[in-house]
Amino acid sequence: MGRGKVQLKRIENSMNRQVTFSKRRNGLLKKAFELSVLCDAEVALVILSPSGKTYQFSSNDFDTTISKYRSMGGLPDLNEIDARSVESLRNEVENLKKFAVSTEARLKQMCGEELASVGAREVKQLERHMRTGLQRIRVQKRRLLTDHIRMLKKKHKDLQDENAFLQQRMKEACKALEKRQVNKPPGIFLQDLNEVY
Amino acid sequence: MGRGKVQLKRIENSMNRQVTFSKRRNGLLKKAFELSVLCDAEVALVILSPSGKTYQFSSNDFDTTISKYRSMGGLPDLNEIDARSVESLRNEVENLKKFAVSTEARLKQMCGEELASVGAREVKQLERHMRTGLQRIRVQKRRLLTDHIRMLKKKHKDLQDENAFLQQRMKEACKALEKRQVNKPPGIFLQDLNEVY
DNA sequence: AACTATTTATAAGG
DNA sequence: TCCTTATAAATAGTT
Repeated sequence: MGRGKVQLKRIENSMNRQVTFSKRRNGLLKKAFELSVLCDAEVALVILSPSGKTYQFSSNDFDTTISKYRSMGGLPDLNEIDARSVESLRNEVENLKKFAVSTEARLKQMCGEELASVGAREVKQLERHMRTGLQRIRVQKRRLLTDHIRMLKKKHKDLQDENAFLQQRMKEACKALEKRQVNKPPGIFLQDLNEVY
Repeated sequence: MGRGKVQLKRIENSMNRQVTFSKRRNGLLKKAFELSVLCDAEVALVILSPSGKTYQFSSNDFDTTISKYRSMGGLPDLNEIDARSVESLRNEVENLKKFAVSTEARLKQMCGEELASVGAREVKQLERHMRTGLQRIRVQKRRLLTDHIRMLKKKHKDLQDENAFLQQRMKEACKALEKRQVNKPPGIFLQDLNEVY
């Protein structure tokens, strides 16, 4: 439809290609629109120019049409999958929040805060919980303390042993030194000590 | 382009509409194809017939083209939005879980459970927290108790007052009755009482 | 961008 | 759905 027939292949002349793109793009958009109006059809059309511009027509909401197309074509609808996972995440967040709120409230109660709204029965129960908790904590504290003490005692004993050992060695060293000092001139004290060990 | 000009509005005759749809749909698909070839453009086209059939053309991978369109068009990319919201939701879930874990651990510690891994310093601190918590809880308990007692005392006093009042009235009633019983025959006791009140 | 010769699409009818 | 044909519409090449 023009002064000459065109081959169905890429137009090499870039100027021509650009012009033809402009004309045919408008034609295509117009025809898409006409089809949707005349025949009551749903049409979604996207055109991307090689230079990076985008053109679009959709008779109805674009995404809706695409979704419909996907689901009708039996393809897995990406949007729906996303929507579902978003939904489940929201639920999870909801539940976690509830949990966090109740745990935090409990924690605060145990710290003795925000007790105004707590009734007599709950306070009693709470006190009991706290007492048992405190008892157990004290047991653990005692255990840690005794462990620590035992450890210190052991260290103490080890040090005493080492001390005794060292004193013994020291005695021996002094004896050895005394013997030699009789036969040798003085001034080699350190060397003699080194020989002993 | 045909034997008559057509109005740009829905073709009412359903037979005609069907035929026109078939023709124009093919024309549109053909032109979309031609545009993509001649001008090296990326084209994605979806047509949904009112009767539920789907027709599609895309010069390249359909989803790729749609994604490109979304990102290039600067339009809100639904997929990206979804991805972002999914990402942030995941983060939120992550944080909430961490929070829940730490709060729960704290709570268990305060109940005296799972103390094995807790060090001496922490146990000491924990005990202190528990003591202050317990103290406050006991304060609250005492307050509730005194409130309760005060309330009971007030009720008691109210009852005493009412009682006194009733006794007074009773006395008066009896006196009134005695006076009348001198002048009247017996047997109308209840009626007399009613008269008094 | 406007023009126009020509091709192409398609409405109407079978 | 396809064929035919008259005609409307689109557009290639030109200005």
